[in-house]
Amino acid sequence: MLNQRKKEERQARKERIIHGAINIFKKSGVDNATMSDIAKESGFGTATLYYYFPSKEDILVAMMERGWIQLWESIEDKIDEDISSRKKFVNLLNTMGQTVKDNKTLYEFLFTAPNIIDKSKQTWKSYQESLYKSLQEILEECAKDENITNLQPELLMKTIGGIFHGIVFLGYQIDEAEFESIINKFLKPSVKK
Amino acid sequence: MLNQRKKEERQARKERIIHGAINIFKKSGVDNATMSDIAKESGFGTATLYYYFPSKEDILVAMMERGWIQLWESIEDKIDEDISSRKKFVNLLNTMGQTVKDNKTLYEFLFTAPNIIDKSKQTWKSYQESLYKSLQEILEECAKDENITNLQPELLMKTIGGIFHGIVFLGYQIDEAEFESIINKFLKPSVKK
DNA sequence: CTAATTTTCGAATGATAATTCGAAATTAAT
DNA sequence: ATTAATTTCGAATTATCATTCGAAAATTAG
Repeated sequence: MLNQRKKEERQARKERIIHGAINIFKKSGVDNATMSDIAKESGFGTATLYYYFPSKEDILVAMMERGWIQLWESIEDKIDEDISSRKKFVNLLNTMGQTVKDNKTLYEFLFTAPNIIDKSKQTWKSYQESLYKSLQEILEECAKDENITNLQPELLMKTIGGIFHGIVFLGYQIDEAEFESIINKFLKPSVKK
Repeated sequence: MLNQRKKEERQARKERIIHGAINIFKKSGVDNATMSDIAKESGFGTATLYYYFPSKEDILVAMMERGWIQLWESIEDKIDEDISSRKKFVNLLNTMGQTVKDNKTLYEFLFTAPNIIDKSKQTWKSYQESLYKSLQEILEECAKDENITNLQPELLMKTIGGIFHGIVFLGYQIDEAEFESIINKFLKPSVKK
């Protein structure tokens, strides 16, 4: 009992539920989504959801994790590409921006969830941190490469974080050129005057 | 009946309720705030709230309006000050940043409410728009004054909007110097090279 | 095939909280 | 002081879910 196939099927059903939850949130907004909506959308009876998740909150948590993993995976490969760190940085931002834009509802959660979910359940924090760290590293590499003296990494990261919020909450449209433009403002080499 | 004093008292009681609502939201978070909490906090019986507001949602709406008005009023005077438009712009941002930071809970609503409240009730939109327009104007004046050719007003406004989101949702600390620093990146005069 | 196990679900249950009721208290008007 | 209008509120009343129950399908194992 509980062989590999079984495990996988179970996992797949969980995925299906999470997916349904996202759809429902998209349709009815977060506050009005009920378990029975989610159940119907994902093709199960209401009670069945509780066979796979202990509570509604746990579905949310699973959703978060999924989102951060997805964001991480969308850039994972590109982190080790062999191009200038500046190009890489812009490229990563743009990729992430795309991912976020394509899943606004999902990321609306990711960006506000910390406020509504119990701290002890925030298991996705680790993904979030390693993502952040990677970006910081590339940024610093970039500063070194280009001999930047007056870079303010925190400020740039704040700016970027804000932009991402804007994409999700305010519907900002940002393309690669604009990302690049922002980076340029911060990273213009300061060698020759 | 319904003389001026009466009207004012009634209005004052409404204010008191809104104020109580804000406090409760701050304390218990948005989701857990109940009408009876709000009633107790503002010193009325639960049923009395319904004498002043038709529904819970209407309290929220009143709160929004209050927030936008407050934001507008916090900068209103400074808009016509006789200083360089660049200084003015930074000054306005900083003032607004302060206001927002001091009322995070309130502005957390203002910035996300569009998603949860019925469109037809979004009466505060006009304040929002005139605020935005004022900022844009000052920005353009600034560009003219300083002979900026490559200003991207939308991008800057997006950046700023994002930063404000960051202040509220991510707890960013931004001081006047940092606002200035951001503006400088966008507004460095481009005359002599 | 029969028994064990896993999975499913409609129908309770229980909790919470928005809203309404009906009457009382307060205040204003004559 | 009596009547009329305004304001207040605790106690119902509803409505809405999240969660649990108990039993039934469906699947797997022997």
